[in-house]
Amino acid sequence: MDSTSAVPALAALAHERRLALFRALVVAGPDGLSAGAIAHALDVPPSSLSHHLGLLEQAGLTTVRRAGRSLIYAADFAAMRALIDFLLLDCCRGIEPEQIGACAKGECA
Amino acid sequence: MDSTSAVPALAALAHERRLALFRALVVAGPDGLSAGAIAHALDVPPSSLSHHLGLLEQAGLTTVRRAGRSLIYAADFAAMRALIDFLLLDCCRGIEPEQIGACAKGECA
DNA sequence: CGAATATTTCGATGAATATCGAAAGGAAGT
DNA sequence: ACTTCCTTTCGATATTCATCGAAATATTCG
Repeated sequence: MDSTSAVPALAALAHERRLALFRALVVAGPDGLSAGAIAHALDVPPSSLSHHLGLLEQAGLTTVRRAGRSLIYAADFAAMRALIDFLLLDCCRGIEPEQIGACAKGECA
Repeated sequence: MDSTSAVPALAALAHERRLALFRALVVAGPDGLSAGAIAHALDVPPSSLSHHLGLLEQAGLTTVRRAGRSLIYAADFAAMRALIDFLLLDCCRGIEPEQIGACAKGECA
């Protein structure tokens, strides 16, 4: 993952409602939840919810599949992991502050 | 960290310029960089830069200290780690998709 | 096909954010 | 005190985002 794809993903999560929404999908697991179930659980108007789900999907954090008349949204765990890895490796190097100082001086990888 | 503090932090990073800015601070390490140095390095107008630095600081991702007439900004590594931990523990549980499904069914912690 | 259900798209409005020049606020040096 | 330097705050504009009702689309069932 690079910053071009990390920025939309971060933006998608940088919203109270969407973060709650994504958490609900994580809790639901790979089976996911229908849009209606989410709307009911979080008490969000359908059109608003659709907007948020669209953003999450566009950010690559969720997948959608159709089941009958329902659309099932599920968290994309690999994508989430990739985002976290990006933050760890590209932003914080997965190391402690002291070591980062050393890296900045070219004393480590 | 809870969602109340995670959202502003995510929002602060969810911007191409600010992400680059934060990365520069990470590379610089605990010593940080002066606002002027950053403005020069990233070629951002002072007033714009100040705006972005303010957001990062308000999100708790950076610290500021004064050194002479310069203001030195530094990445707050503990805060960044807290954010990543929040994403891991509160969003993805630090586990794999299959296990998350089990958690959703109450079969794990 | 027609009715019912589930969700999205459209459209309009208000709020928040990004941008950056110009002016103002502090700190250091003379 | 005056000037210089560094940075922020102000102010104005343009863009993007959030919200949600109403209408449109897709699917199933009778």
